[in-house]
Amino acid sequence: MTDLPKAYTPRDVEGAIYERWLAADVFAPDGAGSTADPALPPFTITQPPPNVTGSLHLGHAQRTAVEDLLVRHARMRGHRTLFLPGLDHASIAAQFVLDGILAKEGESRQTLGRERYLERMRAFSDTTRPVMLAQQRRVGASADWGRLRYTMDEGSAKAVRVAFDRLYRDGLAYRTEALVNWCPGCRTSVSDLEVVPTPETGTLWSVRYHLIDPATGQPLPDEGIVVATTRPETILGDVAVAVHPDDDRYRAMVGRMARIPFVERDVPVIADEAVDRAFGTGAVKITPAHDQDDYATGKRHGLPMPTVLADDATIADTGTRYDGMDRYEARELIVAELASRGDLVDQKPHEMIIGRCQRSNDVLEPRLKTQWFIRTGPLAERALDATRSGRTRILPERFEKTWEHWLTGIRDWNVSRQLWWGHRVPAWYCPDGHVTVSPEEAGPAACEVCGRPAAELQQDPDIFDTWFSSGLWPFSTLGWPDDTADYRTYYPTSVMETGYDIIFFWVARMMMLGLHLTDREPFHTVYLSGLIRDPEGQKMSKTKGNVVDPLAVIDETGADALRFALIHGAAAGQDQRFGRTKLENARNFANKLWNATRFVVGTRPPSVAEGAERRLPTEAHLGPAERWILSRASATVAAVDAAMADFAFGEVTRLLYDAIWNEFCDWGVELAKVRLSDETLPAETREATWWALVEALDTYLRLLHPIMPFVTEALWAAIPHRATDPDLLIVARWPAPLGRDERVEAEVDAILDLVRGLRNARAESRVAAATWLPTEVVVPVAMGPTFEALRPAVERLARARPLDRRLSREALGQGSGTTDGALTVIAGELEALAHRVDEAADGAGRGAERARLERELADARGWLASARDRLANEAFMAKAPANVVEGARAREAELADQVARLEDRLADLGS
RNA sequence: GGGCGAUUGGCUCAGUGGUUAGAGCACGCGGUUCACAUCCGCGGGGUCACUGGUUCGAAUCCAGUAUCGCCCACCA
Repeated sequence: MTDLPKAYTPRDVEGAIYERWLAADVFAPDGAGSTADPALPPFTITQPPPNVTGSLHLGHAQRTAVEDLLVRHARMRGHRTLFLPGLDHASIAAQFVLDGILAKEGESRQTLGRERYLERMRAFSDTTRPVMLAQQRRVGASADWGRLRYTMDEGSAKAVRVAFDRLYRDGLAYRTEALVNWCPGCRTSVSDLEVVPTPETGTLWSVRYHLIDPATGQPLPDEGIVVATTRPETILGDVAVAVHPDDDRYRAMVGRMARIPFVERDVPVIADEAVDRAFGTGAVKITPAHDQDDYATGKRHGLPMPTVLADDATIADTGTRYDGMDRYEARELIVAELASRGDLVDQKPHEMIIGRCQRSNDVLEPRLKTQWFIRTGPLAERALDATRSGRTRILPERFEKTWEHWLTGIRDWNVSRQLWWGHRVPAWYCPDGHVTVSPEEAGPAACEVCGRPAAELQQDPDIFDTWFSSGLWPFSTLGWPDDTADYRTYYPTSVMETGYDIIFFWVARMMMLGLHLTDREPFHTVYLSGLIRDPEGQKMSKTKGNVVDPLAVIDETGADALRFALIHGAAAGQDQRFGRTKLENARNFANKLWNATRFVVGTRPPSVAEGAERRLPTEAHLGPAERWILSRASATVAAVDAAMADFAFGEVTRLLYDAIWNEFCDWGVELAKVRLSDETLPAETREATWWALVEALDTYLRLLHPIMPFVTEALWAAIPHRATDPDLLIVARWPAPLGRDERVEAEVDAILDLVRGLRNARAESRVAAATWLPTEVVVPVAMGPTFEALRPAVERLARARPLDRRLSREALGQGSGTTDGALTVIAGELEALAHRVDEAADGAGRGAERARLERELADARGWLASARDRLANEAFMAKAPANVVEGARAREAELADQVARLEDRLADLGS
């Protein structure tokens, strides 16, 4: 036992506790301080490694809080638990951040060059890494820091090479020229998931292409075909005009040639079913290298595919004066030129969806590029099978629909990026264009097609999409591809926790890659958290300026309060608004727990030695209050277990908040005070009361530990332990229910209801808080012993003294000679009469009491009427289950009794 | 265009068929009782978005409507 300071100051508590955990080596599943039962299966969590470059925000804190909650819960249940911490190199996101920093220095990727740029990146991430890890520690992550991994470390690098090699050998990775999403700002291709469809108002221009006179080969001034386009600059890449084969307007033109302006190219008018006759003019210009639909059309018709945009989205290789111009500048000039030629037939505003880059917000251009792709079809099949068969379950379940839909319609994954920060694609090309993929760090010894030596081979300059290495995370971090002890023990992982916003980016990729490469589902349960929003419901973002720094919150209210507040509002897949009132509520709760523990520690009976071993109170010395406290703690254990099994973490916090504050503190401690301070009681009795408090408190601290680890650890150190307990709560055992005592719960609850009723009557009648009212109470014989045991508590809690017990209602009022102005309280089977002594029991007091009782009577009559209606309903009596009918009957009887008693009392009061 | 979610007291949210729908915050009244004013006691406040249906019984199940939000989607 240690002393507790009077005031709860999270800062002092938390730092010291984390150091103790580290020193005791309890985080690692195989650490010296572990108390795990090796016979139980291990528990492994898969957590999303945060991006190295960012600082942590509340979303990360939420991730960590939920993961750590799961881990601590499993650890206390005796499982070896692995919470493997990590960081992600975040390729494109990191480059975006670094480019911003470089720009301020007047530098850029281009001015530095690849090597120096990467050096800068490493130096930069070296500064952010320790900051981010420290942030996770402040939140309280009980992660195994000795197993810290990074997606750019050698283990990850090897996993990436081997994984890609395997996919290539298995025909699931291929290199081809295809239309990709090109970001001119980032100068790289991005995957379909990184395209943000953005509604915008553009312009739909209608442009006339002149048809060619077959006789002369020259364009006809008066004969043309009008096409509609939103991107006139792509005219320079047009290779055909398409119309619907059944479109009578154009039937005659199919097969003729049209002249593309500026490039002065003659292209065919072709017929294709894909054309929508109703849109625009019904004639479509075909630019296969810069449009998805046109690319498909071009393929079908075997058309050439000239590219007209450079990497920076300037016009290139068209042989026109527009070469070198920015795409939008060229657009403007082209429109103007068409207008001056008289070939701009129409222009009107047009609502459309434009693809922008998730990272830089640039308008993306479809471009024909040679890229590496992952063939996702077969991988997706297995991922779908995993969830359909139930081998992996997704929580909340509704996300399985989303999962199904995305994986069913999935397109191949463009995994190569024209960036520098990341894992280099392990493919080498020989001068003849042969491809050799190798899992070896040094690359292949020779071209596997023609045998040219390594010296003549060139490695692909591209790197992988950052999600390719993240997709290997659950197993690459455990040693895969090597058959390590960790991999054998902790893979597949138990629970994968992340925000639902990266279900496709990350979860689906881990599942697809994991199944193919390890032949196992990488996790049994996918728990998708909701997102944290600001108090107005807005998504938190740096540009909106509403980002909350978790460290600032922790400094102010403590990590425990932050964790409790975040978990309090947590339901799978449900976003939550987060603001200071939730934090304050959580901080107050921690403070309440602190003070309740201080009370318990401070009221140790003198007959109990300091440092005595914790023991259950002797049965014979337990009063109803003590039995009630222990029974309620037991009920809470069962309820928390049920909620944990459902992953209903918000429910767990609510259960514990209610149990600790509204039951244990408000009633348990208050009832105990009476016995603890009663010098007339035997020492054994007072000890029993104290031990009951200690036992319940011990249970609550254990139950709350996964949510508020610091304060519970600190408080637990101050209460007595059993000899079998470890030194630290973090490795102590999760509580088992002690057993309920339903009868005691019911009887004590009834007496507490009476206390509430007396308080209520006093408050409504404006009895001064300090006033003691002589009170008579009628208690059924069966409850006699319980009442007698609690009599001193009722006196004190209801300020009812002297408190005289009567055997029947008829006997009420005999002691005082008058019942005028007395307060009547009917609480279930109990009834009390509290005599006003603070004021003259005159007509005014009587009138007020009469009005109060009439209100109660009116309410009771209303409820009685509805209860009787139900019982009079034949259909209800015939069809409702017996227990429900029984309950309704009991209810009716109770209400009828209550009404009768109120009527009697009102009659007594006279008019 | 498809799919999903939300809609419960002033605010933020629990509550998925069974008595009289709960909590925190806010609000009102009263409190220097020796754990806690980051507190204690008491109270006011909701036709559970709307319409219809199923049922003995609906905040809860079904259908539709409305509003807000999210995801997916290659129409120039």
